[in-house]
Amino acid sequence: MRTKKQDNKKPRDEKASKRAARGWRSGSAQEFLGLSDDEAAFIAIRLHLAKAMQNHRKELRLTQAATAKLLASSQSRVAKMEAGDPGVTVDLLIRSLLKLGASPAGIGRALGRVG
Amino acid sequence: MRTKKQDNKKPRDEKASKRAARGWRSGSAQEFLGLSDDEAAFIAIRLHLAKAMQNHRKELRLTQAATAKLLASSQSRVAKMEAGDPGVTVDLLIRSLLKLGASPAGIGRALGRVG
DNA sequence: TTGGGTAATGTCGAATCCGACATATACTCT
DNA sequence: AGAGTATATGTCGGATTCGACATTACCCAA
Repeated sequence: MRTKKQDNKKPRDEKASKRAARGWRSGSAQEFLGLSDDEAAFIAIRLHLAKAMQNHRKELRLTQAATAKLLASSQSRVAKMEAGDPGVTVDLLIRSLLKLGASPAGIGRALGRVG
Repeated sequence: MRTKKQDNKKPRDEKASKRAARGWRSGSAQEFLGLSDDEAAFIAIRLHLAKAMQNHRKELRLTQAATAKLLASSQSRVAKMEAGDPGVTVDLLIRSLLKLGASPAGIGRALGRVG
């Protein structure tokens, strides 16, 4: 499944001569794992939200266990969330961030930093 | 029910008088359904991404069936995505938007409008 | 070194979600 | 009216994810 769109909306000086191998050095994880651009972007989103999750927790000065209690979850799951574990959905990350007091706009801002 | 946004006025400064019942008129869906603020915010996020999904598809001038093919999914699921069906995760919406060519930043901007 | 507090990793049953299919509704055209 | 196309709704089996528990790895003070 190749991406059938070379529709690069990049308003930068990207020329899109070939494809967007740009922004990824040769030998990147994306290339090595054979990820398409959108798959890579999704993983990046998960990682950014994971980091946001950790930052938020630390600002509140909570342990993972205490956080788990607030979220009605478990310490191990909180650890996996912060690690950006593949078995954790973006869904869960967003719900958790909201419960910790983050705003939708703040989450949106975090996504703006992806890429 | 066209849940537009009845939130017209931004409550600029929360006095935190107990909690924010602010921004929701009495008799709101949130109140009626007994949703907490974060649950309501999450639903709002799903609805916004659902709308973004539909806008994106229409800009590409695709039918739901054609879109389903691009997403390796089915027409019925695309319909549910655009309807913001509770059985559709934000996860799926984001993945689908990315496959349709949306950028993480663009998605983040959509979240910025939630609230 | 031991001990207590914190975080990471692995696994499992139960809950949830997804794609698929069937069907229903809606809106054109002729 | 009927045929054709597009979208909505309902359901189901299989896949994925969840919270929970157990275990392990760290860190730092006593």
